[in-house]
Amino acid sequence: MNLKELIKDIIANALEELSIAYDKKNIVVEVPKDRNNGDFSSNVAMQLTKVLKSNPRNIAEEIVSVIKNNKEIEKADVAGPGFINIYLNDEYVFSGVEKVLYAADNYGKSNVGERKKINVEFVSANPTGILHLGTARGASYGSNLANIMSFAGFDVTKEYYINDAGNQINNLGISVKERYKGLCGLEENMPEDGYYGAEIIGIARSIKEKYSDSKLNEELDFFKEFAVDYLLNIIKTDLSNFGVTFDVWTSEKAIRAKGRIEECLKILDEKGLIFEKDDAKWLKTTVYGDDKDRVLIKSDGSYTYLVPDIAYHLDKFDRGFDYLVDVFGADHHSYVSRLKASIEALGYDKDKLEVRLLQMVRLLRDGNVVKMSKRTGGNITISELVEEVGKDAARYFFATRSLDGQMDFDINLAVKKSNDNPYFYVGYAHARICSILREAKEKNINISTDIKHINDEDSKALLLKVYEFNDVVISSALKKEPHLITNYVYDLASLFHNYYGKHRILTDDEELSSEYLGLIKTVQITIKNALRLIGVSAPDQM
RNA sequence: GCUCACGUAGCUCAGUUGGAUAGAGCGUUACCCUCCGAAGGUAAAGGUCAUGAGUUCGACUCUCAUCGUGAGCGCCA
Repeated sequence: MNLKELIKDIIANALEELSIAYDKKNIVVEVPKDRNNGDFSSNVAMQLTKVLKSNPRNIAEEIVSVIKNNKEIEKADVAGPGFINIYLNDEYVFSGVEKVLYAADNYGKSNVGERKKINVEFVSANPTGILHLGTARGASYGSNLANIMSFAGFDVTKEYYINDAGNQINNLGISVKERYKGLCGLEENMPEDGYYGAEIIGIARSIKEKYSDSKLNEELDFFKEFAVDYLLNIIKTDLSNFGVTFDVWTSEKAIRAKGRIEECLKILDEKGLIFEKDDAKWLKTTVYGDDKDRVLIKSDGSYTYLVPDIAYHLDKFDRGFDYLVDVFGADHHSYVSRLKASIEALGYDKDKLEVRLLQMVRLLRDGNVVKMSKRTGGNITISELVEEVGKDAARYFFATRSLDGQMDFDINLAVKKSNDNPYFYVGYAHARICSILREAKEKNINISTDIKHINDEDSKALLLKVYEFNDVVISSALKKEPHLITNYVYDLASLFHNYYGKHRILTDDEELSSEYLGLIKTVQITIKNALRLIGVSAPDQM
């Protein structure tokens, strides 16, 4: 039931019949804000004025005279400067109820993705601490995007890149070791650039509990591995409680062990893109559009962060993905140009990598910005957030906003149970429908799939909104903007609350009641499916 | 100074690849339960879409400049 596509097809066929050459992709069909302007409208006639050098209204008239012949179309007319307003046949609109009910959990699915292989890499926080609020936004976005793209027919792999090698892990190991020494009664020598979070002491304590003081002479590697395992466990648990899971966890250590780094450096060197300066080795990323060249190998002989990361992206490309998506925090934006330049330098297509940047999140409590977590002394953690506002409300809130604006997370609002909390507003619509369905079951009224008696404008408008879901999923997937789903489901809930206030579902007329039940069941299915895509469960009762 | 993002109602935000009279919620005001869940609905008020130019049949949307906010500008990651 993708009506927008149907209308596009009808118009495209009409243009063909009129011998007007125009690519179907360029035909724009929209749902007018004002329903007096039709169920759908198109501006093709205005677009065609330049090509045909004719008055838009005349072109529109011609198109209208042809599309009127379609059985799905009740009426079509020309309005304003040359809009074509299209009204669908009632019978056709109501016949869709059966299809929605039949599709149920699969309603909204499509195959526009053509099973293309997509890799979405997100979160990828270093295992040097606990996940905080900013990563929650990225986790929500990546997970929603993967859900939506899968639903739209892409073959999506969700991936987490673990930076478990390199400098910061050394510091982590040293920090843990020093804390452990402290716990064993020795003198602590915490490094200046060490990790001072409360969880580091927790790790040291855990080692002490398990091994007493027998590990005091262990190599640093022991502490590194223990700490990374320990923190990754917490990270996985926190993400899982937030409703986020991954298909693949790739370790930087493994990438290094595979020899991929040497492979990359060799290719770049052979291309003459590496040069030496100040005892360091540099990559000429400026050749590929970066604003300055970047160091690959530091004067102490170790790699910069960029090197394993290039190797990692090369590895992803070699695994056969058609398209890579990286989700980064806005504080990494300058990193994008050097990453893309490096990929191009290696001879890969940089346009197959899309980096989505998410702007910063602030937490508001009682109208004030909360900077510190009371528990850890650091940033607010994802688990504290889930504990306080619940997984569903938290996920809903992150999914409301588009990625490219800074965001304030209002904790008072998220826990509020009234209609200024959009999560409860939408959930309430779903619970209300479930309640009516329960009531109907008690009264032994069936759900009808065959609508014969309902033909009022409100019901038609509600149903058209339900059908819009198909198109929203597709555009949300293609634009990679999950918040379109959230906006849509809110609108749908609003339309339903309005409908509920005006129309009684269960009446003495059993036949009519069961048809109304069929109608609102489509709304329930749609709300549930939409919420599932953004990681939120739909409550049967509240 | 340079790079990127953002600036829409008192507040928080939408705005469908440039379209018809710029939309919601909160807050304010006035209404609606004998009745399927009032955690809801109806209505009113609220706007120089930051500012100024440009592109065209048409700009909140595209381009440029200016102002403002945030992030970044490392041989950190």
